[in-house]
Amino acid sequence: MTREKLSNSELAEIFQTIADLLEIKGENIYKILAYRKAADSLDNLGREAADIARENGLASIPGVGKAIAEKITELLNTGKLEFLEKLEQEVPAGLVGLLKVPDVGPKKVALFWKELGVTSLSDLEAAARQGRLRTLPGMGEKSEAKVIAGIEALGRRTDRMPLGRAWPAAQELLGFLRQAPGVVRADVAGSLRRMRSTIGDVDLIVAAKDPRPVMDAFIHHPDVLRIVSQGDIKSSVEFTHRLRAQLWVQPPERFGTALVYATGSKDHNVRLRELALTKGLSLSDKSFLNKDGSELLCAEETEVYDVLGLPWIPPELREDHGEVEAALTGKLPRLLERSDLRADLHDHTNWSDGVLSIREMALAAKARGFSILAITDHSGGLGVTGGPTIEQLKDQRLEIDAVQQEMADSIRLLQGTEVEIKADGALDYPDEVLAQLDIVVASLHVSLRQPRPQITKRLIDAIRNPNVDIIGHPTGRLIPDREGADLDMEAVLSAARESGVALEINSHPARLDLDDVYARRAAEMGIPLAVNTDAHAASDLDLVIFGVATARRAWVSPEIVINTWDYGRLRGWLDRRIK
DNA sequence: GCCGTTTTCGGCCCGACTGTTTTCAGTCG
Repeated sequence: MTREKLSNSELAEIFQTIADLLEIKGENIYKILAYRKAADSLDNLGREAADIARENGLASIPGVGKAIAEKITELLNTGKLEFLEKLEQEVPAGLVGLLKVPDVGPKKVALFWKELGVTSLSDLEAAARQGRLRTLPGMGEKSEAKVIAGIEALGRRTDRMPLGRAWPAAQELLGFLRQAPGVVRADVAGSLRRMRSTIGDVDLIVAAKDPRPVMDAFIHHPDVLRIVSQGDIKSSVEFTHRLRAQLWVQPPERFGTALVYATGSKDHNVRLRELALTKGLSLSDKSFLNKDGSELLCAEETEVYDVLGLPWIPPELREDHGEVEAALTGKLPRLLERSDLRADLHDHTNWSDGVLSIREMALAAKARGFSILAITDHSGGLGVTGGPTIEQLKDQRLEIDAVQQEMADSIRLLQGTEVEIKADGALDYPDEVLAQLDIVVASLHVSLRQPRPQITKRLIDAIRNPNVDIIGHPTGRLIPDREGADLDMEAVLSAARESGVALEINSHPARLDLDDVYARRAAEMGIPLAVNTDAHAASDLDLVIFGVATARRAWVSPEIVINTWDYGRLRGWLDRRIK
């Protein structure tokens, strides 16, 4: 029997569990951090660890040394890890779940376990409700109440919220805060500013001489459900609709260091502080501190990086995924920007499940600065969307021609399709029909749970079809509900490189597919990328900022994004196909 | 446990907030 090798995310999860267990056990914190760093590296590799292991390259993964490489090898070969099994005999695995309770960390978990025999969430809740926690050293009635509140919060807490929901909520809050007395400026920070696909808490930061009236306004916002913590310069609240937000306030002359600090990531900040130390400085959210105790204030982020001898690093890169090294050696990429995009190459109209006519879509795209628009309605076979039949494609072409004539040179329209890759691997229109279209996006929507070899072959067959230009939302993931298909991504990427087919970064915040990790890998391999909105309505075109953000997180430069090309170059690329 | 054009051993960031404490530990980011 052949066993499927563990995936990177499964390996990462195992190492996070090891770190959790070691933390409860009270191990050396740096050993724990080493396991977490290795887990993060695995999650952001873009290649299967199994493939790297075959090349004996595990130790080249950042944060993976001899000991962890051996553990990865053992896990890949046997599916088990003796080290973890021994650890679980010392520390009950159920304790890991307790760490999810807010305000409960490894020290308290160890305390509850050793003193009260608590090994599960229900044990903990029972002990708290029976008033047994308050008897423990360092615990009191308030701490006990906090544990109960934390368990309740866990029950109603959703997972991290999608970027597309956090972003508009944050914009509203910023507008609110800018009305508060004495606010000089207000910005988003944290994972939202880094544009991660999902957001935990919304982090906000304000510059104001006197923090008190701002904090006051924040915690008295009409939608605040409860105040999680409240201080002079930092407060945290839970809003209705399960949104949680955190606010920092610093005087304007310290805004630069504060914004860097609040933006993170934590790992990026650690790298910056290490760098500061080599220059005899200590970096905090307030300032740089010289050894003689004198302060160096930074009102702008650029000043912070300048002191460290670095160019300003875009927030999307601040994950400690090589950006500090790149900045040190002058190798930061020129990242894609919204203004680089001329084309949107994946759009729907009322010819399938979109709400606007071709003319209305063209006007909406033009109004947003696009000069090229591809009409790519679903192929007729994807039942629910009511796309055009082969016959109707001819009528659609006539309508596109008419709109093109009306709008003249202000926008170039392409007739395309989002052709369904059917469950059996065939495309939903015959090749001779596809060959007559200007552009072909091929996508998976059905039978996404096929076994890896089958669905991988299905996608690769589409990639190798000479009529296909772009693979739309390649994995089919939906945030937060659905994992992507179980694809052999290395094989998919290799096929795309061979065929010169572009892979999409779908901008819809429920997709962001390719994600930042695979988009980075694809870009490294020189595969063309397409940043598209997949718009079904005018306002969907505005979602392009999330696709651009994902590309930026993937270190993508404009040259490799086909949407940045002028019409002549794009047309030439599309015509490279044998028709 | 990882890592090294200052190191193969000895480092590995920093502070706010809370609650339980009379000076600090735990949690969080």
